[in-house]
Amino acid sequence: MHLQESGEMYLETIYILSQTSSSVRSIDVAEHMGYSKPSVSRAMGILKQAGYVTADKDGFLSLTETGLDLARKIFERHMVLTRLLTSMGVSTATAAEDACKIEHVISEESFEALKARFLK
Amino acid sequence: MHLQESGEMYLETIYILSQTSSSVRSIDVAEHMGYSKPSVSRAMGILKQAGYVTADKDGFLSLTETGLDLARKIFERHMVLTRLLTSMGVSTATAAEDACKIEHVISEESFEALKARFLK
DNA sequence: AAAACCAATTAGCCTCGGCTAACTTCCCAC
DNA sequence: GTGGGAAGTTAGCCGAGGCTAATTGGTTTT
Repeated sequence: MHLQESGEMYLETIYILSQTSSSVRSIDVAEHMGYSKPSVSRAMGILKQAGYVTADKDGFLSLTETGLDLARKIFERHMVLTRLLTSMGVSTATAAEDACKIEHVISEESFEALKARFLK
Repeated sequence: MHLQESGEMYLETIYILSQTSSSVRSIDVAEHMGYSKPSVSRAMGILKQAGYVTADKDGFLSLTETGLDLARKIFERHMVLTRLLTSMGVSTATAAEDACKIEHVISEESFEALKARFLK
């Protein structure tokens, strides 16, 4: 099953939140992304069914193996693209915004080429 | 009125087709993009109403001043991004594909920074 | 003139991914 | 044990942007 851009954003958000917090709930994801609770609830349902996320009885979210792989991949793209753009003089805010869009649409091949070129 | 990614693609397609053909109809756009006639018909309606496109009595499409400006802007991004990626070793097909996605989401600021850095 | 064809449009369906309203749980405080 | 708040879910709306089927309208062909 292939994940849409929105699904990738949810995984990335869970990953980021889990870096600084021991437990991540749907509500934390909603607040971080600025989305409503039902939007996150439905998205989590889809991600669980697709095998990217699990939730324990208290609603604490975890990424599965594949979910974590994907989240890390997207997050790495985010960091690399942001650094690449800021290193070229783009403002921090714009670089982060653009990285967030590009990270979901760029191919593996192009990303690796950019990364190799700029960040050795 | 702000245009979505899909609207930008339609304008770019009309622009590209008009470079090699004296007249561009909806059906030409549909064939070039691989979309159905009704999809293009509706999109043209939106673009006309938004003031980006006009059609004469025979259905031949033209870009307005603002439509042309936007189409040229997107097309330039397409070319620059494609060249940038291919110059880094990315295959032609992948470079074109990725350029086509990135061209719609990248900010002016980031694009100009990339362009200045790579293509002097 | 009738038939065939082609371009365009209309009507209406579908998915994605937001939203609000309203309900359920559960837990905690009084 | 009753009231209130917090989290999650259910139901259903909406816009964007694809689609097919069917209609219209103008040409062209026979």
